[in-house]
Amino acid sequence: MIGPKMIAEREKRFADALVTDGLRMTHQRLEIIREIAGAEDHPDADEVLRRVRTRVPTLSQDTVYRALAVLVEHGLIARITTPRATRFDPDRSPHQHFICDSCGRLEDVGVDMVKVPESPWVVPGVGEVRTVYVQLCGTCMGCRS
Amino acid sequence: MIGPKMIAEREKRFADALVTDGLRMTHQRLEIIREIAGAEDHPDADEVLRRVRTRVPTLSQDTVYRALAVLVEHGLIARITTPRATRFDPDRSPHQHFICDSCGRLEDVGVDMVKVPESPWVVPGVGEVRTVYVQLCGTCMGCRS
DNA sequence: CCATCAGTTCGGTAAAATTCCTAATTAAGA
DNA sequence: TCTTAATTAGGAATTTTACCGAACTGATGG
Repeated sequence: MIGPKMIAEREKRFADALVTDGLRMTHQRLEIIREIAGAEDHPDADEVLRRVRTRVPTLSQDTVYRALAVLVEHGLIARITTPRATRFDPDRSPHQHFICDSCGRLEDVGVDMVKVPESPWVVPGVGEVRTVYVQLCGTCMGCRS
Repeated sequence: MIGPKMIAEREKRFADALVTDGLRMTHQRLEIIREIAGAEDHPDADEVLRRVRTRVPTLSQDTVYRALAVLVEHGLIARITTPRATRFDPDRSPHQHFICDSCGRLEDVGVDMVKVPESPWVVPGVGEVRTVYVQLCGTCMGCRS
């Protein structure tokens, strides 16, 4: 759960970061930012499109895909690639995801389960790790019964 | 690095598991199993198709997709969903993946980096975790220079 | 060893997800 | 306000993955 104050702060932070990097803040981008910044359910691109279209009916698919890609490239949101869909997460604080193999349900879990070292660090001979994505896969409560 | 003896053991184990579950061991499936069991580079479905077609020229896309799905469903290989592609890993022993954000390169790393508890375990109110996928994302040595 | 038949394959088609293209529009700086 | 480069809409193309019907085949029982 995240408060409206935090969401507003996020929106501003996302928009500021893009403008600082010389990108234009269009009406469409701002609305997409507002949608993804406040989303608690890790929507996919199509879901973002559907939601923002209620406010911006002419919004095109491509604009949503590009806006989300820009946000990901600037490290403002995370792209979560699951076997079912590619979803987006506005929360970049340390947490992990539980994914149900049978229904695709995705839920946040705390960092208590899997211990991840502080980023960034270097794996000798491989590269520099900036972000660690942990997916806990199994069966959710609903599908168990 | 994995020896030819281990690979042969894997092929047999994969084939036996499917036959035990009542599936038929066709020529096509066996060749796909042989290909993925010995793959050290986490190929995607299309790559598996291309490789097996050198031996089985009439092999269809669909057959490869179905065979890989069957192997995943039986827990014999892992489906790795990355931002660039869906890849497959015949190694189900505890290890993790480094993925380069800039070139897509995927490499195995040991379990030293991120500590994962023994599966399965239950996350209260969420579900039962069977498998943990850890992706270490950053920049590989090649892209750093 | 043969007949049977459910499971499997092929080839084509379809669906879904993502990207590309071009003309028209618009945000931002001068 | 004017200028211009970035951005958008809409359609079309591409890519990945799944579906379908007809033909085929591995395994089982006789």
